[in-house]
Amino acid sequence: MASMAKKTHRIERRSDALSRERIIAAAIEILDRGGEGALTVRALAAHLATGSGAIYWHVADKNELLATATDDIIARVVSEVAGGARPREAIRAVALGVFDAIDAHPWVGAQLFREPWRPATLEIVESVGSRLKALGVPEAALFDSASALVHYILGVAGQNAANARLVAPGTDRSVFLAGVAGKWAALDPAKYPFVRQMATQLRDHDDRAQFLAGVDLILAGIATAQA
Amino acid sequence: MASMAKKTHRIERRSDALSRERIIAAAIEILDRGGEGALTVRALAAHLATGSGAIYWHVADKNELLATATDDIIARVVSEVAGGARPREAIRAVALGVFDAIDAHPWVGAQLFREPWRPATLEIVESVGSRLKALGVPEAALFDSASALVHYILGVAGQNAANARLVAPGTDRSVFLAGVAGKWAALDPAKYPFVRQMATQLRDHDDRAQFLAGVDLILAGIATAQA
DNA sequence: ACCTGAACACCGTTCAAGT
DNA sequence: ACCTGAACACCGTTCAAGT
Repeated sequence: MASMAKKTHRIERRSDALSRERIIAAAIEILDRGGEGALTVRALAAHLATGSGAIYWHVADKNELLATATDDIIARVVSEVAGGARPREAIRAVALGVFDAIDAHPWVGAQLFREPWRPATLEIVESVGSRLKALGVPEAALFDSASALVHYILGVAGQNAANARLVAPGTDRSVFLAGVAGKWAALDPAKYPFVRQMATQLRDHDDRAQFLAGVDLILAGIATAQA
Repeated sequence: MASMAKKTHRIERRSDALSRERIIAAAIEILDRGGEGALTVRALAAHLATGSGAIYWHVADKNELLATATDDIIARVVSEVAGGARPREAIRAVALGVFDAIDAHPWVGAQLFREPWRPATLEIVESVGSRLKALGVPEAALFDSASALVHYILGVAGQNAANARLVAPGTDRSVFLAGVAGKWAALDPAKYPFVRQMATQLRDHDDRAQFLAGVDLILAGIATAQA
């Protein structure tokens, strides 16, 4: 290359130069450490040792930042599900993957409800839907079946995200659930007999196992429509 | 009354005096008209012809305002379900009631994920759970069954709430869904074959009927666990 | 091309001062 | 007891000015 003669070293970027990727990685770090409220453009700029305006050279706005960060995390989850897995197991794996991702990155839970044409949503719908098809769900029932399963997964994700917002970042889910159980147990038995009755189970239950039980319940319902 | 003698008219409050109830009613009006973004303390104060500080005399903060407004709307929905209805029909009626409430007040959808000890959540869990019990779901399966059903209902509510945020307030859901269908149809067939295939159905489908189909699917799954 | 950081137009909330 | 509205401590975003 002719230009090499001019100077011995290439005009290289600072190794810590800003980039879309670095900004998103930093955003994820801040979100994981401090929760949704901790991600401000100023905090992000400080973390990257730059001015707040610099962020806007690489990403359109804060919304895009959150959406892209979510896409990154969900893409990782979905791609990690073994391609060779049997359809039913693959669906369970995707569902659990999303569940665990929200446990690790609670702020993702709220983001999953944003624009349904973004990769995060598409990946989940595609991976669940294609497996339902492989499972032999008839064409006519596919859309409703996939919709039910995905909305259930999103519902749990949203609830866990919201719950995480109510405690200090990093707090175990079971601590929060025990607190809710206490409040449920103290309710008026005349007004909320069922909720009160569930309080004990809420305290002791494994909510991850319960989540999977819900997936199985919906899969069972889908199967009855086939028979 | 002795004090009546002092003055002919009682020292009565201005008929438009502030009250918790009036503030919440005004908040609901603003939220319905302009969406979540329109509710600011300043806008609320202006609407009530008062200072912003006056709001804080009656409610603790904006969060309480949104939570109470949500409780009001959900309580209305649940109480409107006929007490004499057969359990299965009652569950469907509650689910549809929540669905329609979010259609009328999209901002409610996001609020349903907040504190699970608030009336809004309790009313839904209680009304669904007690009906599942009446339906003969065994004790051991009750908690998982109610959890699955409620999380599905909340998932759809959250999605519809988020969708509504993406269009001008008052826009019909079908207009938005047609837009999503267009974006889904344009996806890479190699990457998203299933989603693409669903695009046509997304454009033409009745999402309210689909929501109910999901409820039925889960009820069918719950029934299989009983047999 | 990329970065800086002051400035702008907002927020929710507080609180001294009024009635 | 209830209300006022300026003030405070924040936001996200823009943009002239720098390199």
